[in-house]
Amino acid sequence: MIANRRPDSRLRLDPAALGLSEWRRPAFRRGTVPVARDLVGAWIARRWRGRWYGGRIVETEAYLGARDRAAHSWGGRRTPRVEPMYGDGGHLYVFLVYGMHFCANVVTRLAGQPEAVLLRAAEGPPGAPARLMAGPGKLCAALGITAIDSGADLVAGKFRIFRAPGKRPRLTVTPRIGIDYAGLAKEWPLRFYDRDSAADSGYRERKR
DNA sequence: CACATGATCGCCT
DNA sequence: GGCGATCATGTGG
Repeated sequence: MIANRRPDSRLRLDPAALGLSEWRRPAFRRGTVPVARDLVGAWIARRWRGRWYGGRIVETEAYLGARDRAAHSWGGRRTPRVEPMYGDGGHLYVFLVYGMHFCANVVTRLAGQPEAVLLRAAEGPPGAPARLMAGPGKLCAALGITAIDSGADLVAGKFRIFRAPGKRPRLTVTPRIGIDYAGLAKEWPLRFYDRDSAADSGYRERKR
């Protein structure tokens, strides 16, 4: 499988110049829904050859573990692929979908509680194409996130989550996308996006 | 804009 | 053996 591991050069940024401050472990260990809400407006960035690349998260989805039919950990399923979901909050869980796209999740709560937040869309720093990361697969492609990053530590490694200064985004809440197989869980209101951003994955569903 | 379809393969049953 | 936490492209209105 061919997968580019290097971030798009147009996503270069300077965390200090943007006034960003890193999330620490306790922030990730909170409830999955609060974390999913707080991740909208936060920044995800990675260090690559001494430079930072990333963007501002504008859309997320919460996946609630064993009780959530849409989650890979549904019913307590525990396989090598899903193992990072069972670890401590503040790690990445990355998987391949449809044979060609990666999806990145932020693991939440404590070890043994396999919940996570899917990063569905982000917007790059000024100058980056508006819709470069408008979708979970596109977000991973632009940042160079692949399966080998699954399990990466978001507190100590090359990937980080940052809080941004200033006002919090206005959130819209809807059911999650692409989980028609999930029974009743299909309707749960666990998708969150910044209603003032044009970079979310579901731009077609609303006119502005 | 709405909808349909193909691509492509690791993972789980 | 079947299918998916997606995306780009193509068709028609």
